[in-house]
Amino acid sequence: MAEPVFALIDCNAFYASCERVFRPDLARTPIVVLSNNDGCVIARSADAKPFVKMGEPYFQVRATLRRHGIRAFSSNYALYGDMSQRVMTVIEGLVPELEVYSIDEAFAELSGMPGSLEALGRRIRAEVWQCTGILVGVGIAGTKTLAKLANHAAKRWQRQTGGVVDLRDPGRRDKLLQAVAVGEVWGVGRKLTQQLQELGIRTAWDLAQADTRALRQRFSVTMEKTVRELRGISCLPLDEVVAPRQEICCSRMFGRRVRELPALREAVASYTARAAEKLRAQGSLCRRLRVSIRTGMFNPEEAKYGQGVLCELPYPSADVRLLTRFALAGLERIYREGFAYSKAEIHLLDLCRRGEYTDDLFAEAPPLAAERLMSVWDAINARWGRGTLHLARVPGHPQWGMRREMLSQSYTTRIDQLWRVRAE
DNA sequence: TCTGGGGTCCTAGGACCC
DNA sequence: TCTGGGGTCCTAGGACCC
Repeated sequence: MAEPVFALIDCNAFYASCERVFRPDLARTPIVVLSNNDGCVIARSADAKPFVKMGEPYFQVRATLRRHGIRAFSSNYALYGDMSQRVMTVIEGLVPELEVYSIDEAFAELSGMPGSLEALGRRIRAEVWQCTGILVGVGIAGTKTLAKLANHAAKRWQRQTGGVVDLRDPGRRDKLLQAVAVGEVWGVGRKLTQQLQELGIRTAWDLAQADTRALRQRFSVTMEKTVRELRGISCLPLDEVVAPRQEICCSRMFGRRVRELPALREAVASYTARAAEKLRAQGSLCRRLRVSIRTGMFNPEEAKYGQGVLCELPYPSADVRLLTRFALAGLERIYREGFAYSKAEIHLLDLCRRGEYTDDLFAEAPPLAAERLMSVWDAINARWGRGTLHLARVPGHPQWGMRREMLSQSYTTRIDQLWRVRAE
C-alpha cells in the first residue's frame, strides 16, 4: 500500500467569517463572536486578534471592543452549521476521501492523487472561497499530526505560503518542527506543555526526538502516537464514517440565575428533549441518564452547590416522555433550596443501537407504540421546525432562556430571514 | 449583573469473580 | 502463624480537542 498523504483543511476565523459573508459592509470592521449567553469571546476575525484574547469574558472586554470599533455577535449556530455543510460539500467534490473533523475543519486522504498537491490545495482554497465566501488554509503531510502542523504554518505565514503548505519534504518538515513550540502540537495541551517543558522538551522537534518508551511510561499511549506521528509514521487513520456517539449531552448556562424548582423543571425538560432528539437522530437508545445542576463557579460571593444523579431506565429507550420522567425525578433528588443555579446538564449514557441489545427477560417490556410515536414526532418537527411538537413541561419563551442580544439573522435556514440585497 | 458546550480517549483503582 | 494470583468490569477523573 502506498504511503498515506493527509491534508488538513481548516476555515480561517470561521464564525467571524460566516458573519462577514452576509455583512459586506463589515469587511473592514473587526468582528468577534461570543459564546452562548454572550459569555465570552470564542472567535475573532484576523483584524480583531491583536486587541482581544480568546476566551475572555465579554463583560470584561466590552470597553476595549468599543474603543477599537470591534463589532460583537452572539453565536448563531444555525448559520455556522449550514455554512459548514456548504464548505464541506465543496471540498468533498475535490478529494477522494474526507473526514469532517469539526464544524470548521476536515482531513482528506490524498495518496495517489495525480499532479501537484500544492496546486490541489490552492484549487480547494479558490473553490471554497468562490462558492461560500469562506477562506480556508491547507496543510499537507504524511500524518495527521504533521498535516495539522503544516496547516498551522500556512496560517501563521499566510502571505509567504498563500495559505497552503506541503510538509512532505523532510528538510522542510524538520525546519518547521524546530521553529514551533511543543504546545502547538496537536494533542499537547496546557498541562502537558508544562510537564514536557520540565523534561527539557520545548519545541516540536525536541518532542519528535524524545524517547518514546519513556514518554509512554510517564504519560500514555496517546503521547507515544503523537511522537511517532511527528516522525512521519502514521498512527491515526482517516475516519470517514462517523461512528455513533457513545454519549450525548445537553448542558447550558441559564440566561439568568434560577432559584425555584418549577423553573429548573422547565430547563431539565427542555434539555432532555434536545438530548433525546439527538439520540433518535443517530438511531440509538439509552439505558441511563445523568442529570446535574450547579450554581455559578466564579463569583466568590455566591453560595456554591453542585450535584448530579445517575438514573437507570427500566429498558433502553429514546422516548422523550420516559426520559423526561426520569430526569425530573432525578432533579427532585438533587435540588436544594436557597441556591442561585446557573446551569443544568443532561447526559445520556450507556447508548446502544436499536435492535442490537439483549432484552432482559424479566424486565418491563418497552411499549411498542412509543417508537412509532417518536418517529411521527420527529417527522413533524423536521417538517415544521424544532419544537413545534413538545411536552407541556417545555416552555416556549422561558425566563431563564439564553441571552443572545447581538444575534444575526439565520440568513440561510429561515425563509423569513433571507438575505436582502438591494440593486442600485 | 455578567465567565460556553459537546465530545473523545486513557488510566488508575476498587469491586468482584474463580 | 498464616491470608494467592489472575482476570474482568465499572467508575471517576484527568487530559485533550474544537
